[in-house]
Amino acid sequence: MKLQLQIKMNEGLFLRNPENTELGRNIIKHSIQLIAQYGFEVFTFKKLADDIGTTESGIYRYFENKHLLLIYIIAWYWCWLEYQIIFQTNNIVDPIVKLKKVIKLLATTVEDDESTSYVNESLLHQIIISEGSKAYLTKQVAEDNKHQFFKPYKELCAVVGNIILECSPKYKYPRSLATTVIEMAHFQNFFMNNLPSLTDFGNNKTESNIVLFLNDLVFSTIKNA
Amino acid sequence: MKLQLQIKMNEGLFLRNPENTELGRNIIKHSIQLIAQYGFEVFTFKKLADDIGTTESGIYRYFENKHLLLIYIIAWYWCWLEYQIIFQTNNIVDPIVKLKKVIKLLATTVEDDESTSYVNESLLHQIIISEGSKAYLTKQVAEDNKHQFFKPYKELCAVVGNIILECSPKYKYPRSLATTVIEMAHFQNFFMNNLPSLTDFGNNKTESNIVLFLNDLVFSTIKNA
DNA sequence: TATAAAAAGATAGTAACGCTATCATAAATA
DNA sequence: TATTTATGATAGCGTTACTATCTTTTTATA
Repeated sequence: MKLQLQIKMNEGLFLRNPENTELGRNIIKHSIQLIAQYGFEVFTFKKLADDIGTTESGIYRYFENKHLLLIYIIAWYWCWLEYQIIFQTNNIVDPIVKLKKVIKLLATTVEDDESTSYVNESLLHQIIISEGSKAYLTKQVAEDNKHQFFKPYKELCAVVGNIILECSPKYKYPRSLATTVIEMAHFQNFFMNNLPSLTDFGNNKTESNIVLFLNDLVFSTIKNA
Repeated sequence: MKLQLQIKMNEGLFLRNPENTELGRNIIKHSIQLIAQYGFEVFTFKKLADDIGTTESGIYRYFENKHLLLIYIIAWYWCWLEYQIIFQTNNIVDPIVKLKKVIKLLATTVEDDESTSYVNESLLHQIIISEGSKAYLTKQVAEDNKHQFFKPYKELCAVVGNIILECSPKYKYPRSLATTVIEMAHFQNFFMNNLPSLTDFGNNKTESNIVLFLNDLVFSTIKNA
């Protein structure tokens, strides 16, 4: 038996559900490859169409524009990651052990998940690091937020925030600390690999150092509450 | 007597120094206004030219493209902020008091500085919050870094990191903590105003709450070292 | 199996964007 | 006064971000 993981996405993100057709799944698969390769600014629907072997109009039948496509794949990742976190921390009683596990999941490169055939989670993780914040750092953030496009991200933050509260019920900033950990898990990774003097991991560029830094940050902070 | 603050910018950022001419200063002034108004993606050299009352070719004589213009104004801000920090923490002996002052400067909206006639620091601060990370979150980051375009940001981080070390010489991650504070000073502000459920400041949207959060974060962490 | 409905392919077109080039004119300087 | 230097004006070109239309193929269903 082989389980297929299905993630229910916000319908406002697409015109036609890409999960239901071969072309749709190709759009997701190839856009992840191309955005990881070129970066979001250089990525275009024309390039995507050529890469798939279809035409621009084919893409436009699924996604209104590349910004919504970016939000789609990023939202997908947050959903998938939340599921990973729930799954992998299930049955862990000690909230501190749980929180450590979460930090590790946030800050460590994922391998490709076999149960999602057309999504390469490893590439997606790279996209989250370099392009993740571009999903919301726009003037349309209020509009996009009304459509609930950021719900998966918010839910993930809520999950992390709640584990923080379990560890330290009196701590006053569980949500802000959650977003800090999530964002820094990615920013420190980007800095380490691209602007290493902004970090303390220049000599030994390993993700485990980021995990150590975040663990120290989080547990010092909540211990103090 | 009136002092004029002059900031020496990296010459690789421009083709012709915008500080030296009326048109150049107008480019800086109006680009700050337009980027703050439209957001960087929607901002174009055509709109900038129309706003100033010149032509596109006029702009291109100063800046190769809008990305370099963005890096220019952001780098300018980091230089200006570093100066503010050095100036305002001068003669403070206690490094803890110094660090608190720095956090406040990082997380608090600045008023327009009269000694820089064509730069509106308050608008620029808004741009840093929404567009700041777009300067380096690109595929050309290595190339741009070779040209030292991020030196002002790195220097600011170094200054903050050194004050952290003064407070706690044994703390292992002064640079990563510095970037965390700087980035979070802006991200928590963006979240508070646009996606408030990601923060703990939803009810009372004031910057002073962000300062409290960051103070707690930093001092808990370094106390623990 | 015939038939209509849905999806995909093919092609065209348009306004805006990103950028380069050229030539004329005005202002500053030698 | 001659000559750089900066600006203005206009044109042009390939690409991007779409929209529209029409045909062909695939799929569902009567």
